[in-house]
Amino acid sequence: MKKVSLKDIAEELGVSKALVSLVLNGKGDERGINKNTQEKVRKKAVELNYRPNQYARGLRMGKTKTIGIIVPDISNVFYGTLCKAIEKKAYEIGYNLIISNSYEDNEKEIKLVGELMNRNIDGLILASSFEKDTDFEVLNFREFPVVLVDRKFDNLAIDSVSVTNEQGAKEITSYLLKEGVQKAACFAISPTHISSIEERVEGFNLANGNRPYQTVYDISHENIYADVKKVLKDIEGQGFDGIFCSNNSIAKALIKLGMKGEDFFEQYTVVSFDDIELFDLVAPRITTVAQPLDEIGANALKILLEKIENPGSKEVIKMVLPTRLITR
Amino acid sequence: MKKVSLKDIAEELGVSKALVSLVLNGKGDERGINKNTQEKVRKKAVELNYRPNQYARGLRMGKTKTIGIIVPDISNVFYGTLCKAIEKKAYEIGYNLIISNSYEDNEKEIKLVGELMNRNIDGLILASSFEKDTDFEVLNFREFPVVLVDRKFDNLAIDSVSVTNEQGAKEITSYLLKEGVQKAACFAISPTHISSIEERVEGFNLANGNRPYQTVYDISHENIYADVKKVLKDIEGQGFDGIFCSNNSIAKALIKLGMKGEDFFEQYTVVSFDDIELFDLVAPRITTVAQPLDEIGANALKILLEKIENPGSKEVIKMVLPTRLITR
DNA sequence: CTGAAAGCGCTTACAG
DNA sequence: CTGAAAGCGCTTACAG
Repeated sequence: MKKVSLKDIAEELGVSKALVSLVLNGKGDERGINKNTQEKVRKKAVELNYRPNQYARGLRMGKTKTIGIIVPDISNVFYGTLCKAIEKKAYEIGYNLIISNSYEDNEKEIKLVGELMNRNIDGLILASSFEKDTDFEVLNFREFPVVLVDRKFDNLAIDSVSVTNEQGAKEITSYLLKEGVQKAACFAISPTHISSIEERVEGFNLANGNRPYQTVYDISHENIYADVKKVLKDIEGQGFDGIFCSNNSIAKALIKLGMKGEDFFEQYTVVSFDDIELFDLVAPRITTVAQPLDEIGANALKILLEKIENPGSKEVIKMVLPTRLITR
Repeated sequence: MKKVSLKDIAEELGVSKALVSLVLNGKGDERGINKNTQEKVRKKAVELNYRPNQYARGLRMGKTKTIGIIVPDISNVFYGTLCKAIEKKAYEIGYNLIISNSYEDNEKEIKLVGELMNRNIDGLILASSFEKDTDFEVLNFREFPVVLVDRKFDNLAIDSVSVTNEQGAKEITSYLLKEGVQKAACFAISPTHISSIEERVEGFNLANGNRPYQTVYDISHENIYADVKKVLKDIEGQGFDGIFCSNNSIAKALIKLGMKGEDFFEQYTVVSFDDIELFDLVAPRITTVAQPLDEIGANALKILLEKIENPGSKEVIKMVLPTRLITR
C-alpha cells in the first residue's frame, strides 16, 4: 500500500532511476533514450500507478507549481468569483492554489504571508488589507513574486491589477445625477484609505464638482448594518435623495434596511460599486459598476507567472482595467 | 538574498544542524539541551528570519500539514461559506488548504483528486459531483484519508458529513401546505440522483403523502434559468400555487423570472433549500431550510484529522447534522 | 548535553 | 544510449 517511487519502476525494469526520471519528464528523445526502453518505462509507470512526489521534486528544483492567494473573505462572492477565475486559469497550466482569508486583519495577513512563503509557494496573489504603503513594508517580500489585486499601493514597486475605480465611481454618480437626484451621499466603507475606496470616493466627489452639496460617510466594515442604520438616521430630513455605495456590502445593508422602511426606495435612489447577482434580483434593481473579475484574475496570474519565470526582473506592471456601468 | 537554512544557523553558532532542528521544534527540553544554547539558537533563527523548508520537512516526515478540498464551485456562496468555515479551523491548527473547483465535471474531479494526491496532501475533503457509488470507485482512495461533505454515498465505506435533507425538505413542504398552499411542485436540480437532492425530493414527497397531487420537475444545472422558465410555462393553468426549490440556484432563477411576471408571487408561494443572504433581501422574502455550514466544515475537518492521525483505522463515521427551518 | 550520519524521492551534471 | 553520484533541507535514530 506504500507509494511507488522512481526506484520501484527502475528496479522492476532493471534500469536506473535517472533514466526513468528523464523518460517520465519527457526528456527521453532529447537525451536519445531508446524508444523501446521509453515505452517500457511509461507502461510500467501507469501499471504501478506512479505519482511523482512533488515535495521531493520541489525540494530539488526549488519550484512547486503552487501559488498562494490571500483575500479578505472567500465567502464574499466578489472574492469567491475572483478566486474561481484564477483557479480556472491556474489549473489549465498545472498550478494549484492555496487560498487563505485575512478577514481584513493585518496581523493575520502578516502571519499568512509568512506561512505561505514557508510552504514554498512559487508566488503570491494578494488582496491586501493594509492601508498605507509604509505599513505594507513589514511584509518584506524583497524578490519574492507578488501581484496585488483589488487594492494597490502606488508608491511601492509591486505589480498590481486593479480597475478604474475613480472613473467608474464618477460615471455612476453622474448617472445618478442625470436621473434627477439632487443631493447625493457617498457611503464609504472603512478603512477608507484603501486605494480602491479612496479612488471611488474621489470619483464621487469629481462627479459632484459643481453641485451645492454632497457628503461622504464612513461605514465600519465590522459593523456595516448598524453603521448604515445610524448614518441613515443622521441624514434624515437633510434633503438627500440619492446614495452611492462604495461596495456591495453597504448596498446589501441598505436594501435590508430599505425593505423595512415604508417608502425608502421612493425617497432614495441607490447605486453601488461591485456588480453582484443580488442586485439584479431585488426590487428595485440596483444600478452598479461592474468589475471584470475574470480579466483581473487572468492578468494577475499572467503577471505573476512572468515574475516567477524571470526572477531578476525589475520591471513593475501596474495594470488598470476598465469598469462597466450597468444601468437597471 | 537566498533562503536561510538550518545549516546557516548551525554554522554561525558553531553547533550541529541536528541541535538547531531539535531546539526549533520545541524538543530542546525533552532532549536536555542547554537552556543557554537553546536561547542562542532561537535568537539567531529570528535574526536570520529563518523559515523551515516545508518541502524538505514533508519529504522527510511524510506529512505536509496541507489538506485538499474540492467543491463544485467556490463562487457559489454555499461552498464559499463552507470553505471559509474549514479554512478558519484549519488555520488555527497550522494546516493550509488547497481549494479546487470541479464544476460538477466528473472527469475534472478525477484529475483533481489525482493531482492533489500527487501533491502529497495529508487528506481530502470532497463535495463530489459523482452520482453513483459505482462510478465513485474509480477514485480509488484505498487508505487515503477522505471525508465527503454535502453529498454522500451510503454504500461506500467513506466518512461523510451531511445534513437531514429529507427531514428538512419534509418540514418546509409541510410548512408550505400549512400556509394554505393547495398544490405544490418540487423543482429538483439535476443530476437528481445526487444523494442530497434525492433525499430532498423524498422529503417533499413524504410531506405530500395524502395530497391529491404534487409533481417533481427536473432542472438541468447547466441551464437553470431556461429550464425553470420552461417548466413554469408547462405547469401554467394546472392549479399550482406553491413551489419547493431543491437548492438556492433554482430559487434565484425563479426570483428573476418572478420579477418580470405581473403577479407571480401572488400566484406562487416559493420556498427553498439552502439559506443564503439573498433570500432575506428580496421581496417577498423566501422561507428556507438552512444548513449548519460552520458545523459541517468543522466536523469534516475533525473527522479528517482523526483519519490522518490513525491511518490504520477502519472506523467509518457518517455524520448527519440537523437543518433548520427559517420562516419569513 | 551534543554531533555525525543516514535517508526521504527527486533531478541533473558528469562520465563513459 | 545509460548509470553512478551528488545534493536539495530536513528529522531522527544512534553513538558518545
